[in-house]
Amino acid sequence: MAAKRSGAESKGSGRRGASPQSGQEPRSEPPLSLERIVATAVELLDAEGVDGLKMRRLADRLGSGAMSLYWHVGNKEEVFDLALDSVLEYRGPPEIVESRDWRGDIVHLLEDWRASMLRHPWSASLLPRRALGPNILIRLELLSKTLSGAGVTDADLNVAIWSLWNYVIGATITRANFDLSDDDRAAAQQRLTGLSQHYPTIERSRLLLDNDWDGAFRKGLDFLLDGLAPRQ
Amino acid sequence: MAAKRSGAESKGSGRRGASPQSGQEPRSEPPLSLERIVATAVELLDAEGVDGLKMRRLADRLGSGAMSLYWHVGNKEEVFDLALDSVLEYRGPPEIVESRDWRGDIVHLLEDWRASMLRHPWSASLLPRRALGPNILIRLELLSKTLSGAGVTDADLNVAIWSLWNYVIGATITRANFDLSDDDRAAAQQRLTGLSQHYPTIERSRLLLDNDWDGAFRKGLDFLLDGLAPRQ
DNA sequence: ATTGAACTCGTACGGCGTACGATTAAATTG
DNA sequence: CAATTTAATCGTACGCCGTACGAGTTCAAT
Repeated sequence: MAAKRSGAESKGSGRRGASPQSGQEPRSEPPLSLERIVATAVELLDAEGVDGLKMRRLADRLGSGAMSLYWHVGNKEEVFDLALDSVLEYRGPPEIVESRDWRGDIVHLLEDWRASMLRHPWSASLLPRRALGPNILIRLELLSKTLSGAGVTDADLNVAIWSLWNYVIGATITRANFDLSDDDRAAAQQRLTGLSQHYPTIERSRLLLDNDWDGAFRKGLDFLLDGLAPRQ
Repeated sequence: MAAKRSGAESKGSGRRGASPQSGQEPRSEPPLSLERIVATAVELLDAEGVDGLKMRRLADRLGSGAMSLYWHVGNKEEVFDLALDSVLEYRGPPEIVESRDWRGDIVHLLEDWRASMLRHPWSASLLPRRALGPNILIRLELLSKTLSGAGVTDADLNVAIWSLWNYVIGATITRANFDLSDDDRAAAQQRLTGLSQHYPTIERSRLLLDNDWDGAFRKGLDFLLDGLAPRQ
């Protein structure tokens, strides 16, 4: 029964490297490892999108056979889970000082979260349908604590967190996908203009042409925070 | 629509049993049509989820061969587009009266939108990555007009619309996916409780156990609307 | 009776995830 | 040292998938 190595990662198992002497190997790829697989999967996802991640292609990039991956990984879904989690890792602020400016802290946390996902546009769509990994839980915990410390009552806390979650997820998924299809944007606007008598208001406000995603995210977030914790 | 024509010459060797619909055949499927294909695709999606929609299975349900679908439809993606659009159709309020209560109107519009998508849990995830169809544009136009009439300035209009869009999309995608995996929820909570020293705040607020999705949606929406158009 | 457009569908192809077992390299044991 | 056990790799094969291709069928208009 080959017990596949699971989650626990042991560092420092560094045998194997002791044989570069045998010069016949034209190319000695480093050995397969979970870390290498996940890192390469992220690269491949970044380059080719969700549909571009195939086990064979991943193996190609790793210089291995396709089936070798299954020693380290249960199945393809697990590759997605691991890649997603690795991308959401939070390198928090180096100094955890008690900030006076809780709003600024929250805005920073959420903008960083969004930026992390936009750096890997496949990640946002994946996040809501997979179980919550540790890295995203860390972010939620920090968010929770900050809100709580800012005076949001326990009764409102969950609503506040989910509202911010919804906002960030919705904004990032939308942005990531619109980003990928500029032509579609243009086509949609074309269609819209042609039918301006049907949609006069959104045509007037040029809703689909507004390119200031970052600014809109920030402004909308400010509105939401105003509602969640009005400054008295 | 799409006229597909490929040169078909008759060679004339007509043998192949089982042809006529004359009396003896009990099966009398109605002929294929776009509407029937789309309606059946929605049924299949509702029953089996996004991954359950296969061209062969769809054809089975329609009592046709798989390739027959391609006369009416360009490819599988188009089936998704059509199914999505059909599900988002807006049966607006029968009377378009000028309501005094613009907030109530907006809440109703958004709750109806969310409900429509939750009735077909595959739809929310699909919406952001496909081009905007007419039905969703109608909803956006109505939303736009109502907000504008409520006093939201043109400068804030796009931000307001996208904020509400983000909120609804994020909330519905999250709800739809969490809904599908109750076991995962329990498992996540289990894991969370086990690690409560790492996530004390979200553990205390029982974030993942809060089941009042509808209430949370409504409350968060109220907060957001408070921020967007504060009642003075 | 003939035609041609509208429609249906059987077959085939390449690509996918992955089960299975053979194979090899490394570590451990005697 | 040899023998054996374990960790890791990978070739082959299977069953599905979307769909290209082109032949077959129906039917209204001639």
